[in-house]
Amino acid sequence: MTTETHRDDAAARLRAAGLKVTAPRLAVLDAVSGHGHLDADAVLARVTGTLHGTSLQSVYNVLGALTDAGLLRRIEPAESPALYESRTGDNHHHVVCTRCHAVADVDCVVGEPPCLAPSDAAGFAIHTAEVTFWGLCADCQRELAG
Amino acid sequence: MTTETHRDDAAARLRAAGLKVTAPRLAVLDAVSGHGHLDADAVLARVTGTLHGTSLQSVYNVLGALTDAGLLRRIEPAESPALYESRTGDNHHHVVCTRCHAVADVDCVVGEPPCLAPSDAAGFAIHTAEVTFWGLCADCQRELAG
DNA sequence: AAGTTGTTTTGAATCACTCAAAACAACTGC
DNA sequence: GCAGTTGTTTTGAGTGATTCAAAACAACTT
Repeated sequence: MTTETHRDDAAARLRAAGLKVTAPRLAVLDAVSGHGHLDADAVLARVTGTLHGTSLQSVYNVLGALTDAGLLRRIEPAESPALYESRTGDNHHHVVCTRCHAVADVDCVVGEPPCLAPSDAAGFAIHTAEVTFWGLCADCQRELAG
Repeated sequence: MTTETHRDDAAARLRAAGLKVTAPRLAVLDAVSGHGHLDADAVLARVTGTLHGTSLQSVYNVLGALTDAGLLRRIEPAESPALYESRTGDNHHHVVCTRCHAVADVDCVVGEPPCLAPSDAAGFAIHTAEVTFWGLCADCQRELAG
């Protein structure tokens, strides 16, 4: 069964990260995986279906643990609560809609490292470049045009 | 007097933006100008010297008005409160220290527009690219080395 | 100098998130 | 399989940053 396989994978990844395998963790991992960019409330909403008695606090705990372990990535666009996504490892970027705050992934095309090399970094030893694009999402463009 | 001139400039810029010229606004504008990247508390601290009876709330109001008017720019790096700077108009970027949260300006060198042109923007009509570099500031490098 | 409208002040409220202690459940070794 | 240990979850309260709202006030207009 695909679902079974997924759960096993998730369990294995938790274990590999040195984390105990628990129902809340499997549920959160599943809720975030393949569902874009979710804030803590959205994760709770998706999780309360399969898990009962969960609280926002637990979701925060789990999200924190999974993020620290590198199984999830946290982004914090201006004017939005923290969002979590399952795509980790590659340092991809994001587009945020200035009207509805929708978020989408963006692959940094233009020769990857260029952005990573500012000429004058004011003496900083830089290790990451984070790029956030701002614009109107397709839906909002339509609504404003129509 | 230079100070006089500064104040007149500030007043003119407020008027040009359609804003009334008030003591709190002149004070906040002066506090932020040429003093890097300040959060609301820091602005209040710098302002309470010259202005008495001010509150954090007023500072928030003024910062909001000045930002909306384009006289200040607001940045919101992850894990920091909102920061305000007087350098507006050019879309420069920032380096943030992962250890002490110090912030410095960075001019986007590498041919400006490259970052502004992601191949696949998921249907978004992009109008801004925001780049945040993360690394260790000079002071923190020293402290960790020594 | 008076009126109008935008600002500031005061005070309370909200949102997103963290802290802490007690109850609990996974994994370890026997 | 079962007890022990240690990491997790739960419950409840608390904090920091920011916003909301209404009344007092001051800048600009005529």
